[in-house]
Amino acid sequence: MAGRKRKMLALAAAPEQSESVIKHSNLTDQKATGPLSKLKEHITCENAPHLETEQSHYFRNLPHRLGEDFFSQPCISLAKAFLGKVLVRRRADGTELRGRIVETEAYLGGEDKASHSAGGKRTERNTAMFMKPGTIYVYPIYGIYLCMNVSSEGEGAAVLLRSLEPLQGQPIMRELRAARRKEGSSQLKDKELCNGPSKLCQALNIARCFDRRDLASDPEVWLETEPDPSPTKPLDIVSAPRIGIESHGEWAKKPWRFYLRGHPCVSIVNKEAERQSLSGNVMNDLGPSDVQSETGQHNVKKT
DNA sequence: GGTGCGATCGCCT
DNA sequence: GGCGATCGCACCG
Repeated sequence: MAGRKRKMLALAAAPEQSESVIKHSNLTDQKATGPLSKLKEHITCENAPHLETEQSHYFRNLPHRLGEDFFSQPCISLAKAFLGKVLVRRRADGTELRGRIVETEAYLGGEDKASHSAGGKRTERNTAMFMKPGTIYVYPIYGIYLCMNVSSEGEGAAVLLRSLEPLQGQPIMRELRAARRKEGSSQLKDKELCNGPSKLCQALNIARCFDRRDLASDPEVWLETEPDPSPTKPLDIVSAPRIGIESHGEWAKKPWRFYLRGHPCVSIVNKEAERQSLSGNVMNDLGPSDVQSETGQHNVKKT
């Protein structure tokens, strides 16, 4: 459909951005001339010099910020531990965007063929996966989107953040997201702002330049526990096969996607997985080999 | 509501 | 030169 094609192009080219994304980025190659390169001209990364002077301020006022200890755990364990935690993005103007993590995926590296670091393969792109736990790994996908991961314990292991529940700054998130959508599109509902790995990067203005930064110490992005978590209600976690890796055979079947059951912001609900991991039983839902991989870090036993 | 499809370009072989 | 951890839109029921 030619008309439709034109619309798709227009969408991808949508340049009247927000201040979103990408200066200081590896994406800033000069020869690029497509829609994305046009997009890049309008966007900047916010790691401005003034942040250094304000840094101590952040730490004084962040009693709930999670530090290095939290990230130093095996990949699957960390992927589940992320659920319910709050990702915070502080913008250059001081406004803060907050979202509760409701969906993650574990990529163990090593024998995990679906991981960018499969076989211990280390490249310029995936270097962050091999850095200390808590290091952010941002990579571009399909030419036009970004995904955000956080490295965990284990060589080359990282957790992909897939969905957030917007808690603070929804109007700004909506603005950032709208920048890439067709003019005149219906307004996004709150639950649609961050319900996908690239959507959350857009909504929180996570740019490529966040790659290799430390979630435990960075002044512009960090993780918090909820100030007032409900102590009586344990999280009901569903484990399901990961999304979009069908070509990786048996590795595609590993139930290493984790999400909060019934949460409206989850990107894709897997009813079969929900039937299998009945309520209250989900924390032990890993098969024997997976449990081993959890204790033996990324040393996954083949089934 | 669900499904099918094509955009786009960095990365890797 | 081929592929991809996605997305938004059009279409259908």
